[in-house]
Amino acid sequence: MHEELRATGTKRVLRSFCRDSLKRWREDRSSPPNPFRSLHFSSSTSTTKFSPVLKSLKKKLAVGALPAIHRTAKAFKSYAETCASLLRQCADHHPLALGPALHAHTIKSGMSADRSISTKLLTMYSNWGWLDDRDRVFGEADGFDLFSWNYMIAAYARRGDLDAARHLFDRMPERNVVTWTVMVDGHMKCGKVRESIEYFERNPFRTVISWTAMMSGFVQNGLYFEALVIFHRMLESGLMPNEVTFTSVVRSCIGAGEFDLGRSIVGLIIKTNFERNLSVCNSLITLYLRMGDVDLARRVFDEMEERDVVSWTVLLDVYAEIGDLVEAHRIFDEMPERNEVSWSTMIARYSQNGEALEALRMFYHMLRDGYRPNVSCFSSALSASANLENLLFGSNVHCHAIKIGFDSDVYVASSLIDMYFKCGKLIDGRQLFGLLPEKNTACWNSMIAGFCYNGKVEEAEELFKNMPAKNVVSWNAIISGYAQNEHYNKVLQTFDDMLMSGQMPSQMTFSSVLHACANLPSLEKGKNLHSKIAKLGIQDEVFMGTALTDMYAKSGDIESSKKVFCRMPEKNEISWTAMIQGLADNGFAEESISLFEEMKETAIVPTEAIILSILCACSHCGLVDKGFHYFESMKKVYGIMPKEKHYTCMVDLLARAGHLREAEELISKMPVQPEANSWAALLSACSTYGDEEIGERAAKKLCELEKSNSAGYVLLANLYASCRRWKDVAKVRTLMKRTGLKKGGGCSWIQIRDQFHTFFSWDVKHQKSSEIYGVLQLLTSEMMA
DNA sequence: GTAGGGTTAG
Repeated sequence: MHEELRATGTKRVLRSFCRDSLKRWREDRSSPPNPFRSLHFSSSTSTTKFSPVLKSLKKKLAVGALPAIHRTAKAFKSYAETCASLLRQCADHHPLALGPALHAHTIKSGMSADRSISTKLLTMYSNWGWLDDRDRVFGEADGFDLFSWNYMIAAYARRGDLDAARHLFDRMPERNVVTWTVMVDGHMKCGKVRESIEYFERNPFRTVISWTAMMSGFVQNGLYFEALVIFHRMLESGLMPNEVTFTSVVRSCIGAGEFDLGRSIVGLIIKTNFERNLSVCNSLITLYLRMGDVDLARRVFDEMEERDVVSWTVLLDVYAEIGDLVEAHRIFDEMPERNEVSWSTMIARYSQNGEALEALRMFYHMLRDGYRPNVSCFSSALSASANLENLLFGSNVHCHAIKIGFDSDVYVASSLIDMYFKCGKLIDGRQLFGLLPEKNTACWNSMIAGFCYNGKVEEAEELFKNMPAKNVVSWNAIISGYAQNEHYNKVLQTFDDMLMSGQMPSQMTFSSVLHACANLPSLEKGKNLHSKIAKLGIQDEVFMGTALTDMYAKSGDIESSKKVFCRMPEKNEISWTAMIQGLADNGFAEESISLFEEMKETAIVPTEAIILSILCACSHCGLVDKGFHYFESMKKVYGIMPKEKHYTCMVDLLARAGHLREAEELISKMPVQPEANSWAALLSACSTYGDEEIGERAAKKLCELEKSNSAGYVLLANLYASCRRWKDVAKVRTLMKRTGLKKGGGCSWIQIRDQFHTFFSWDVKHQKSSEIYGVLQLLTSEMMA
């Protein structure tokens, strides 16, 4: 029959049509329908490209052509068989007028109840996404076979309509292993793990596929150990794993962090001769990538007999993971075929590694090449725009998200909120949040973080109180928000609330709380946290070790700081910055400089922040030549352009050493806008050295730059005082009073239990003030005696 | 000659 069909024009047209477009249709079917597609990719869209073919087909296959087909078909042995075969052809391709015409024809000729016809109609409408028609066919015909029942259940389960699937499951006359497996898989994909386990245990027939479905279901729900238990039970039941089982179990080992078990699985894979299988090799490359073994990953890739887009994508990620984006990009350029995951990997990795512009460039290249960005691409591109604080890029990406219909996706939405807040567009962010049809915790978290970022702590607090469900990220958002906005007491208070609520803190939480401790006179709290972190066994992790180093250094306990720093088995540039800066701030400038020299021996490249610390250290020690040496090497050796802060440090260095004229010259010559602090440093040194002329000029500049800051007036008054020009001192003081400026008083404090007691000079506000002064008097008189 | 399980990013 197929030979004869091939002779007809119908088949020939269908085939030529199919050859060019089948690949594209398949790609289209795998992604959700996109009403804006033709608008968006007008140059490369399949609809436009193939529309002439489609038109000619429509002409040939229109309802009017039916009598011709009728005549051809009549020649065949079974008329119904021919119709079924034609319907199957239609099912494999894009919606054609022929399909519904044939459907109508089978109804008229009473063939629609024929099982082979109704089954084909079912698959055809289902493939086309004409779900109402499919359901009508299923509802109207009876006597469907087990295949069709399973087909329908799978279709409902795939769409997440578990009620409909369960309804059919309960009604169907018989079930087989496929029926049960569909139910297991469907429930797992919707996160209904408990129900899924029930179906699995009730299933009287189990094959490798049922076990594998169960395993991958657990994996999809992050239950890696449960997946491994299933694998164990399967081996015990005497069944042999196949290549799909192996990819799933390797994934479970990665998720559970069971790399030793992973190695044994590799042994089993080799014994059962699956080591040449494409997907198995792909998952092995991932295993070695997560184990950090680049060489082994590369070897598996090199020895593969065939490679697909997944193999190449994993390989490029092997290099991206270790930060070698140049090699990753080289592989990306070299790979024979790319898909949206390959693009999304590159975009995400560029964005994560701080190369925001490159991430956005890739995003636009992806669009240019006609690929359809997925949710992950949008998140990364938006996060890149947010990091650049570039509203133009951000809103452009937003437009693309709207065109594709992703703007209401909760993940894209939370990235959008984040982007608008980072660009300072609070109203847009809030409006976007308000209009979301559904919000998840991530969206709420983005709002909280956004308000904190813009210093609107009260708004963030309000949202945090009212959100329907909190996770560890929500707690971290509000806690780090308080820390960023210097509400350090609130940090400690909220951290206690978090523990009380039963929420387990993460490294991020500890980092914020340690930061608060570093800025509060509360070494006790910090030590307390240190012991908590040690108990959790995470004290030597880079992130924690760095936060602890910083906390101890800022609290003045430089010995503990050094101890933590030296213990860390792995240090990154931030760890080194914390220690170098800690030493410099605590007056150990020489030690700070020698640690910097030590760091240069490692693979760590000096950053802006580290060099700033070193310049400060030099300035505090009066090491003018050394300071200039480092300042010069910034540009020449490390290719870093000095920023305002570096220049201020250099001004301070010169001024403190008494080179006031050179310092003033440096300010006037710097290629960046000098900060107020540069003038303040100069003015301060002028009062030390009693240089009225330069001092007055500096004071004028300082007051111009910072009208509402009293520092300029105070420093000028100090300068006049050092020159005994008391009249001028009084003049400045009066001027300050007239402009309403007040000098912030210096204060000291002590902590008794959980309370801080703050004292200003001649302070009588403390409730036990009279007792305190009494004791003070007693002590002084005793000392005098 | 049709239905069920998988690998890559975040």
